[in-house]
Amino acid sequence: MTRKSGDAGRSTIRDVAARAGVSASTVSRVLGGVYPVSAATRGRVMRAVRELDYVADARAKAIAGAGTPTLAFVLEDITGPSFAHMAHGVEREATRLGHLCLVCSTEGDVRHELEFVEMMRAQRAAAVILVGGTADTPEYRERTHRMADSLASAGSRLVLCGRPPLDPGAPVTVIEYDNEGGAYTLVAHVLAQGHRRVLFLGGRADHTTALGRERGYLAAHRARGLTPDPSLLLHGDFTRDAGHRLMQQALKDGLEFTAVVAATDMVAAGALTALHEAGLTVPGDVSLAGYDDIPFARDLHPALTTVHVPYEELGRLAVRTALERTPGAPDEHLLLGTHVVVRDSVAAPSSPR
Amino acid sequence: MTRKSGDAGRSTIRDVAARAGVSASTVSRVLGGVYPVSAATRGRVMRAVRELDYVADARAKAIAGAGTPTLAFVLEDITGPSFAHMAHGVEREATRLGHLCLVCSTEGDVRHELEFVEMMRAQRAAAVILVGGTADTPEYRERTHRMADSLASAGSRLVLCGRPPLDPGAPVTVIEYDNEGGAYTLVAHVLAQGHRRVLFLGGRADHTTALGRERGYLAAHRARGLTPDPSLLLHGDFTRDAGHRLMQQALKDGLEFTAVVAATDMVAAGALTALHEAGLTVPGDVSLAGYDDIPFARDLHPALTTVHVPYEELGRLAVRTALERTPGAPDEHLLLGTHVVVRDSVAAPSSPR
DNA sequence: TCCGTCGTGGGAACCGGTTGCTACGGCGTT
DNA sequence: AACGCCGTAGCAACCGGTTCCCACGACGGA
Repeated sequence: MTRKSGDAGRSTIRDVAARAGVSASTVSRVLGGVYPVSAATRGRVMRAVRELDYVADARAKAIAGAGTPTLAFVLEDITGPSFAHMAHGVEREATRLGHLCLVCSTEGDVRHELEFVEMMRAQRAAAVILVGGTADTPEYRERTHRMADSLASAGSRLVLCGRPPLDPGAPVTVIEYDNEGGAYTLVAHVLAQGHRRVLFLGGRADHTTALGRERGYLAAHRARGLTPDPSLLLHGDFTRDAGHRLMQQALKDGLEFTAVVAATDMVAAGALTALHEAGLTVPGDVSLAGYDDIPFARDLHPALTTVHVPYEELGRLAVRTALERTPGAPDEHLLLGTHVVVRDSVAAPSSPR
Repeated sequence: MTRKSGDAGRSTIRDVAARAGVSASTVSRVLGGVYPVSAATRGRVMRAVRELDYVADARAKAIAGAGTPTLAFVLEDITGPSFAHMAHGVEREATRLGHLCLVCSTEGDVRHELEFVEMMRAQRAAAVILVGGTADTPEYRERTHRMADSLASAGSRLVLCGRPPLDPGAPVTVIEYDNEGGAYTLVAHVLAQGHRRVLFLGGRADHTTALGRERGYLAAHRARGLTPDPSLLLHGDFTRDAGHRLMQQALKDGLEFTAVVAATDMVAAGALTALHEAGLTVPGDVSLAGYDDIPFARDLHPALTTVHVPYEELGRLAVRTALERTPGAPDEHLLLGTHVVVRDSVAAPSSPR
């Protein structure tokens, strides 16, 4: 309980050994746990450890064999609520499994992503989890396949979380959630209310998450024998500002619609504000739906009808499947389901605008 | 560009050396950069590196001298928007300075906090950043002081970010933002509108962040010669659910008030919904204000008047001051300012309820 | 009493790098 | 032609641990 002071710099195992009058190996064994050491020796060693406030260097441990394994988490921006929830799931599960958790933000830059993966390989991370959609180009597949091989040959593992799968053969674990299915059900719900002109506030045109949701939007229309007006598909990014701006623009352009489906709750939030600013009521004048079911969705006014995505579960699953995987096992590809949660922002259209 | 395959396991520097027909030291020098090596040798080594897809083990590097420094970030829950923004700032600045960034969630458990700090000491992290308020007990100061000493003697540094400072003498860097001042200004603004019974939806009773804001609330009243009704001070935690529950309870209990100040935007969001559910309009029937200025505050309806806290800046500053600190320098204690951002949720009281 | 065994602790090699010191070969100079 | 210097590469020690293998002392059984 007494606070020791004046230990100049970190002390090594040999310092402890010297102070306890034993050899370094003995200290290692006392600290290691299972090797038989007499009570007297153990006592002396423990006292020296306490007096020196000694902690074994984790890096040295790691190099010599038994080290704290790490695991890395690469995402675009921890600030997005859905990313944050995934990160939370990852972190919880990782520490539960005794892993440390490195986090890297790419800020959407592919070069950063590459750099980070290389770093993680150097760190001998047990797994690298890449999070969030991207543009699904051949270049992406090639590059990511290389990462996967590179990581695999180093005994690590690449996990794609909410990101498009690679060509078969790549040593990757893929965990996706059903963007298309969720959007399909959501839009079907909106159409079932009688809406026929549904504005879609999407993400960047090549972004797989956005694309998946857009496909669901389209499919739901087709299932009803409807062909949506292409001019009702707008593209921005996944921020609330984008939603706000897009909505303002749509209103200014005099687009006709009775409902709005946003690719993201964040986008929906911005759109909602723009709607309010224009003096429109929701769902009286126009219905609105989001996607993600972030906690805030309930507190928008009206409470937002949206699609629930089990983000935290997703994160947990990502680390679990990656870490508990037996080396020879076939590559896994999980697809998590979503469900729409109906709240107050979608209603039958009143009168066409 | 060709993808090599079948490298069984990670390769060592000696493997590379063997393949290039040189010694390990030469490989190290080629990779290290500055030591003079002939072009021919360098070429052979680089080719071997490429063929083996070799990356030096960062842990071994670290132990031998030049390693990638890490920095740790300990918070309660990455899911909270303000935490997430701090985390973002920390991460950005850390990678800008060439550091890796470990993140640990304590889930509010002090034992976890201690464990994590110990781990970080083992990792020889360059700095450990503790984020977010806690109960400011003597036990807290004692415990944290010990951490600080422990870290300092290991050449690392403890940073307290939005957390109460320690007794002078503890080797700590403290970065706070002005909870009391912000709340003071905010509540003064509310009072200036004519409100006299202002409900305060606070955090846990001993939580320093909550307490600071509560002090500001109180001080603003005193400055006007008012003494607030103690029954108007409610306590929960910083979640939207707490805000929702507290507000419902207050309404059910028939508490009289014309304005509500929430300790957090999240809490305000929950409270707003409860208000709406009770058929009350904001700010017509009751005014509402929050704290934090999370992006969503703008999209509540009405847009939330709140206090802006430069969270990201806070995170960046934390790592910068910790990392760029010269060892002998005096301990720093920064206090960042806040400012209230006036939106639509606060107005003059119409009629007393 | 002698010997085998068990319980304990130490020595040294090793993990995968870095780096100080040294050795060697080729070149220019006197 | 011999000397010396410089550029380059290798050896070996070291970073801070772990762990294999062996030695030593005490104890118990024959």
